[in-house]
Amino acid sequence: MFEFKILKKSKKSRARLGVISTPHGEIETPAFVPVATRGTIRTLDTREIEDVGSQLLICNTFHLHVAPGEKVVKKAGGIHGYMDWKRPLMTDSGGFQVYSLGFGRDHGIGKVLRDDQEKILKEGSQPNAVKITDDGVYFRSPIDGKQLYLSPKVSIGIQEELGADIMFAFDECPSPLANEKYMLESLEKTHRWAQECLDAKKSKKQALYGIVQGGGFSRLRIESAKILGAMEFDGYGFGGEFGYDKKTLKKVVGEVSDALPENKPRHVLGIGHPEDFPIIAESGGDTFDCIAPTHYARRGVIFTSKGRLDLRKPQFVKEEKPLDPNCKCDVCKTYTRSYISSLLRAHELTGMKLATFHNLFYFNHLAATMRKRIKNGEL
RNA sequence: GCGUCGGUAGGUAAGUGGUCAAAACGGGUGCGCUGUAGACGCAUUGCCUCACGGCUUCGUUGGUUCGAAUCCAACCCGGCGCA
Repeated sequence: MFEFKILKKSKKSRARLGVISTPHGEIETPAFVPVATRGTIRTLDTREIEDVGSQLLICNTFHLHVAPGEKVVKKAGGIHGYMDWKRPLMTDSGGFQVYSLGFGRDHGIGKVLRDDQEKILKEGSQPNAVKITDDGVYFRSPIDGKQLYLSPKVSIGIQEELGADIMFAFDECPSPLANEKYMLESLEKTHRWAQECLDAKKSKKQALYGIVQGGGFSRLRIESAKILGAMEFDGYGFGGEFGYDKKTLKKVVGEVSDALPENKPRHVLGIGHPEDFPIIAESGGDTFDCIAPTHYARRGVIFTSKGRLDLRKPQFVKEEKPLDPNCKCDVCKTYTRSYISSLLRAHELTGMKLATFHNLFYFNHLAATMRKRIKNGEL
């Protein structure tokens, strides 16, 4: 039902060309995974998500649980039926929301910090809006403030109703500000929860990935990878922060890859700006998701072969050329920078949609290019 | 023409004798964003100054008052009603 085949291993790096087989088809790796939190890529319909070349999407257990609820989704035939998506799907476990709605919100930060910041978060501290216990996590609904609870067992139960091809273990995504002692305690919990997820899993059609944590503490990362690598997971996610520069990202993903079983697919969670693609592939990542293309598109930023462009800037209203002259997407074939920039400046939804379409096409195309480079022995 | 309501920043608009000139929204500009709390957040937005600070301004012109965006008069402009 679930299988990972390595077609070629690079002689130059840890990069590998592979195919993941799932009940909903195959994924050629390395692959970029667009983020469809609530069962949609914002502004695109399902056909358009296919048209930009997406092989696999990642949806979110926490957010789908909040609305419309897993019962509704299950009744529609799982997320596949719910959104009429025929290709493979992943569901994130809700572990990231432990951070993003907790310490991330308290400190007004994301999981990537620019500078090497002081580790101010001490063992035993709790975020304001989220309560982390030994057994699970209490959240407040972003909609009505109602109390919600996720644990390894609850998350797996929901994920089985959502029916994605690949599930993730419920973990605690630690803050990049966590000190070593906090990280140790957090890891102990994440590892225990990993086994509970395996024990709770009933579905035979769905694969389950464990999530390696450890933040910027190299030793802890490697240890986490070894502990989880010894468990019966179908693949592995790399979670949390990966340091504050690209060199550290490369080092961390590389050493975690080395510590994991070679024949299992590896998913780098939430990393994937264009410049990260080769870094992830070279250090052994097979799939990776990132909100950047969709998130930035709605703010008017597009990614091109010449770098990022902020289309809200007045200068682009005058430019009659495509977003990226080297891009083969329908948006670049049809519309000008001037048009899309004007729409974005007027807050027209179509502007956000066209930018989203292009960005995703660009990201998927970039991943395809990387596969070609591995095939040709260039990466 | 008569009546009536109004005119405050590039827009909408709060302020109705001193504590006041500009709240709020929207717009502009700049910056940020990596398992989506996010079509979002932060800064800035009369003029001069790197800054400290200084200067100007409530349709116009007068008047009342110790003091006027605020009260009065005339005029200009606009909405509405009636002819």
